[in-house]
Amino acid sequence: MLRCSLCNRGCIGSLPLFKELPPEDIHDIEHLVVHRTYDKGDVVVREGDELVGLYIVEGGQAKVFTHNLSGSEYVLRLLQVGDFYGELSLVSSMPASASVQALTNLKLCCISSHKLRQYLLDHPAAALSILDALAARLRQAEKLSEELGLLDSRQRVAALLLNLATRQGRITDKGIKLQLQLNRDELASMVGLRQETFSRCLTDFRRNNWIVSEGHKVLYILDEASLRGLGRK
Amino acid sequence: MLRCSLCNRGCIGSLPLFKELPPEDIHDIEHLVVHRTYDKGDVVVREGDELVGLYIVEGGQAKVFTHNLSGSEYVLRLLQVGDFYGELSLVSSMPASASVQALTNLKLCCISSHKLRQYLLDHPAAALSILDALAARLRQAEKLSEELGLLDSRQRVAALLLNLATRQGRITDKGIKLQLQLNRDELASMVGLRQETFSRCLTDFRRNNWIVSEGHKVLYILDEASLRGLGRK
DNA sequence: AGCATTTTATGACCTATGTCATGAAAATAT
DNA sequence: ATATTTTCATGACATAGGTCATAAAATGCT
Repeated sequence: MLRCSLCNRGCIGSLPLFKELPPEDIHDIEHLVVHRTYDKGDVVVREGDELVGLYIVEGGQAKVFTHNLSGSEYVLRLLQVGDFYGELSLVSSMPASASVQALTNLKLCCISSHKLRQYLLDHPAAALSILDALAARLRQAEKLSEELGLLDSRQRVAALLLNLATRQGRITDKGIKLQLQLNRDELASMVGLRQETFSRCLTDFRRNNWIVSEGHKVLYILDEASLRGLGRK
Repeated sequence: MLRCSLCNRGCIGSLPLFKELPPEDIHDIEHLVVHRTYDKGDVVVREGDELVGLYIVEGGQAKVFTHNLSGSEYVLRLLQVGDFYGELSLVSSMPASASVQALTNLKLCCISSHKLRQYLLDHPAAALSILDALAARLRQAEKLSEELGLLDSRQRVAALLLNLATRQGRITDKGIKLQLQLNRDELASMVGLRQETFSRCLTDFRRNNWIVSEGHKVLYILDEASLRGLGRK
């Protein structure tokens, strides 16, 4: 966990959260942030910690998760470049409701709630950017609840794969390539299923030639349309 | 659906969303809003409609819901005094992802996205208020997904009752009184269950003397601790 | 008040998904 | 490369919750 030595300029401007801002605003905010790097596996935030600011991912991936009472892990979401985590309730700081762990080497940029609050008061356009990003996340969270309430296991697995595909899929000649950073257990927890059920769904998709695996961590989507079709019947 | 004739001043200042604002800001925003009243059952927003602004509840209750493919209703959330809908329209006008229907006589205050956006640029403190409110909703939405993923039916029903209790319960000598505005089907959909399962859970709670019903629409929570305890084992 | 309609409760049954156990495959360490 | 560990897949089985049918209770209407 070090001060970021690489990033002495320009990184903030590349984040979706701030990319609409005029250059002078970006310059201002760069003075407020602290850059940190983490190694794969490092715990960034532990559930219950007092959260003092906002973390924005500049590079790498992380998972946000909690533990249920019987100890098993529940992955709430993945953080990728441009995603953020932390205390947006700029009013009172609250204990973190989930932990964050680096899935790869990770570069974060951190802003204390206090400084961010002041900054947003002075730069209303930035506040609107964040508002937009929050609204988008909210919609996504509500969509997930809807899915968990309405869809069966195959539909949920399909929805998750498609979601991962849009967020991190790379189009190759073999199909849409997903480089998975989570194991089956963690992926299953994201859609409220058990590893075994998740695994059976993947097997089913494989038999249909909708997907194909390459080892445990790489998966190609061959037939996006069929996966998408599952959600609609 | 009429212009609000009652409300010629002061209503905005009473909304949580704006209550932190200095009086002159409140005065400014009151010029931007249009007040509307609806009767019980009126549809305020239909899924797919172009959303043109933000709706804030000044009085009454409404439900936000979608339909799944087999036509059954899924209630995403309840709107009560101070709650709002349409935050996504702040970005760009988008088709509504859910419908909104009045559960009681309803009073809304509506602000067009365009005007609100301009207003927020001029009044950054208001933008921060909205940011806080959105952050709170996001936490709630994530908590719901977690619950749907981890809890069994009794735990989910208990969680829903407790949630309703904090939002709209009135403490009486008989217990915490819940005046339900939704039927079992709609309540069940909120936690991803079927009416029958929901009903069986209530029966179970009744047998344990944790709750008691008075007709279909009134319910008293007698033993909050036991309901709360369900979620933790 | 009385009748019709809607909502809720409950039994019987069924199925999807969870649970447990095990072997195979892949990943990781030596 | 080989050994060790972890992850994944799959069968057998159990069960929570869904489905369907029906009756009772509330609610609403005239």
